[in-house]
Amino acid sequence: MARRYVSVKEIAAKAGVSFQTASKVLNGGNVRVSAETAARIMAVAEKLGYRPNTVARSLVQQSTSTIGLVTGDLTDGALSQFAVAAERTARRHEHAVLIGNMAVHDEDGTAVLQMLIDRRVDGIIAAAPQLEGDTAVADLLRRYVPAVSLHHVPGGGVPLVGSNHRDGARLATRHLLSLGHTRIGTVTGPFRRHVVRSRLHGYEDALRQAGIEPGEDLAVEADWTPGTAAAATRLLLQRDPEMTAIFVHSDTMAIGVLSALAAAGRSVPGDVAVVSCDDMPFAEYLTPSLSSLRVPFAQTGERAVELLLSSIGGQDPPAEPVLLPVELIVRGSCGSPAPASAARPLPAQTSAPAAPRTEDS
Amino acid sequence: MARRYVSVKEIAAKAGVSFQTASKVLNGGNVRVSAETAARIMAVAEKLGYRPNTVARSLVQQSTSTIGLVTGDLTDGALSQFAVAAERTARRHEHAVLIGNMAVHDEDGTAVLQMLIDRRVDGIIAAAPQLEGDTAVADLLRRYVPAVSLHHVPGGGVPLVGSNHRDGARLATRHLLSLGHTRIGTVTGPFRRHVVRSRLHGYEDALRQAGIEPGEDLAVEADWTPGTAAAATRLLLQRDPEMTAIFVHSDTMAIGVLSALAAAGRSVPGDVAVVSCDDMPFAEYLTPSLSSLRVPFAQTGERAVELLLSSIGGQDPPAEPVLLPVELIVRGSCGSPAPASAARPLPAQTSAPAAPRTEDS
DNA sequence: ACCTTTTACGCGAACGTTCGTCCACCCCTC
DNA sequence: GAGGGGTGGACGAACGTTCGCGTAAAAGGT
Repeated sequence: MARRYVSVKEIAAKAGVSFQTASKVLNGGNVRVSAETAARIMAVAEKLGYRPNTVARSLVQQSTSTIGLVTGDLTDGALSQFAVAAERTARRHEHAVLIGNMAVHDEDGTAVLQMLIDRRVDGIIAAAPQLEGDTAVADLLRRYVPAVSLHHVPGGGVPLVGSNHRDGARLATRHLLSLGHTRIGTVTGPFRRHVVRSRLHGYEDALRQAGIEPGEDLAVEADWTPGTAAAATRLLLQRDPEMTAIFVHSDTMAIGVLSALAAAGRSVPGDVAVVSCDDMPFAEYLTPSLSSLRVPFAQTGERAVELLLSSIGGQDPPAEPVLLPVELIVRGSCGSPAPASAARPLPAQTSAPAAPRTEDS
Repeated sequence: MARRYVSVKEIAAKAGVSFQTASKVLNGGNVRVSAETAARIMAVAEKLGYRPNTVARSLVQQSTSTIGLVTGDLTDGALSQFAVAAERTARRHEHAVLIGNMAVHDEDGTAVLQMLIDRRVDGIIAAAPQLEGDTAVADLLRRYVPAVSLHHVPGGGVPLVGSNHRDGARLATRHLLSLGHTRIGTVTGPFRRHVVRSRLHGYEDALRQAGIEPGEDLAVEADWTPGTAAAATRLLLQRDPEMTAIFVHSDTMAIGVLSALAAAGRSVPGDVAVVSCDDMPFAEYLTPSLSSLRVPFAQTGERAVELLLSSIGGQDPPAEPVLLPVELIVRGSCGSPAPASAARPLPAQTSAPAAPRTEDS
């Protein structure tokens, strides 16, 4: 191992030309060289296994062909789907991805971001919801290179990509209402998150449209883990023993919800119907199979990278957030009369007006 | 945005010194400068927000302080735990992580690896089990920079870090045997994977030690997804309706196993006991809560990076694979008489001799 | 007052590229 | 046989650093 890298100078020497000429031949630009010299250079390069040094290239071209990806906990299925798609898309466009993961909550967002900037990434994708309130991070995001964010950035100025969570929640809640439920609880993520508030609004929208005033005690906060979701469920059952449906904000939490319901002796969907969010791959195989809002994480990753790259290329990013539609996947857990895997796309024209931007992403 | 980066030359000019002097002051090396000039330079740098250009630095120092991480599908909870810990550890040691994810199976491993090498990473961590048979990848892994692998590398020469899966499987199977089960099926990952074969060997070890000849038809292959695991479970039930226990190779697959058992009207653990592998965070919250072998993914990531960094630093990597111990977490799904969360560490002295290296990792 | 040592910097070179300009030919052409 | 227009390739410069050595001026010694 540790064999020395071969530089263009070496191959130039062996081919008997100046290194600049070799460089021109090798990067395939418009060269003014005879076919034979070119062939000779190529042959030597081939034989020696020449690979251009991208760091030198980056230095002169003032571009690293690398994007930085700062994420929240990648252990989360949703974020990892996003990251995988983003990396894939970047690579398809000849860009590498430098990753900055913020696993723990007390980690310093600016430090992670600064590390990426110090490495002169061409652009940054922010996918760390925990940073959505951080103004120092927001400043960095605006200051150096083009950026795209998945979450709200205080002060704006950074293009957003996300899903229409308000519409999604409205859709899910409306589905439960259409099944005859009127006492619908919800187990949510942390209230301080935009996505959670968007979903709460959608949930309330649907209830009000059905003439039901949403009770504040029927929305209980959890922290995305099954454990807290189970606790939240117990609290809901205690507050309203007549509750017959739960809208939960993630499939992982739904595992906790199902577990708590089972422990309380409530059958699903017989006693309590459950609809969740995310539609992780395992949702279909839970017992009972879980109805869930499919959030297009992979598409979001793809779009985010494409947006970023075009922004790096000098194009103006969209001023409005790009919101991808979510889709309700109906399965066993909500006890729908149509228990088939009927996917119902969101109707384009919703009666409620489009929600303001800060509420949706 | 897109504010120009400030270089050391600019700050030198403003401070009235040569840029080399400024450089010496700023990188804190042993400088021979007066305290006042140093202070002046620092002040200017501070004011202008100077950040050294790491790509230029990399060029002269022949080191990027970056490691490459090539992974299999990061969407998998196990791999993402590993990756998160690896990135964290790398960052703690002032190294960035360039990621190459191989989401889809037909992706070209050498291309991903070559991309990292072209970017002159200082070392590479391979965590893509799907590449374990790829000799071209193995050659790349050996050739340029230090590497550490999670999976077996054909031809050797790359230090390995992993878990003792054979011991783990033996432990799990033995636990089921101790509960009185004699007809124990297993739902495995793809047979071609080393980890799967190691676990099969451990499973067979335990059965033979108990005087039971493992029946070939009681080991059914799946592909890590709940769907195929459910199918495998149905096949097991059909082959041996008297089967009373299942050892399944991942928690995600266990979801499918539980689902298939429920659909077949078998209660868990009443009719069929289930022990799984991985101990993902959700395992505890499945219904029933899942007994599982805890695999130390995070520790593995940490160790892998530490090993790689010391290897980059010039130290000889260990010739023998580093195998971390697994631990059986007993919960409800195996119907253990001690349903408490009693964790039983693997006894140090196993009657069977240490398994050969290629079987364990 | 001269030589030596120290202090405080400057300076050239190198890392491996890309890019634009410059120049030495060779082949025509009138 | 001098001017003209390609061809084919050399060459200098730049990107932003780090590193080692060179060297003025100031300080110290006899």
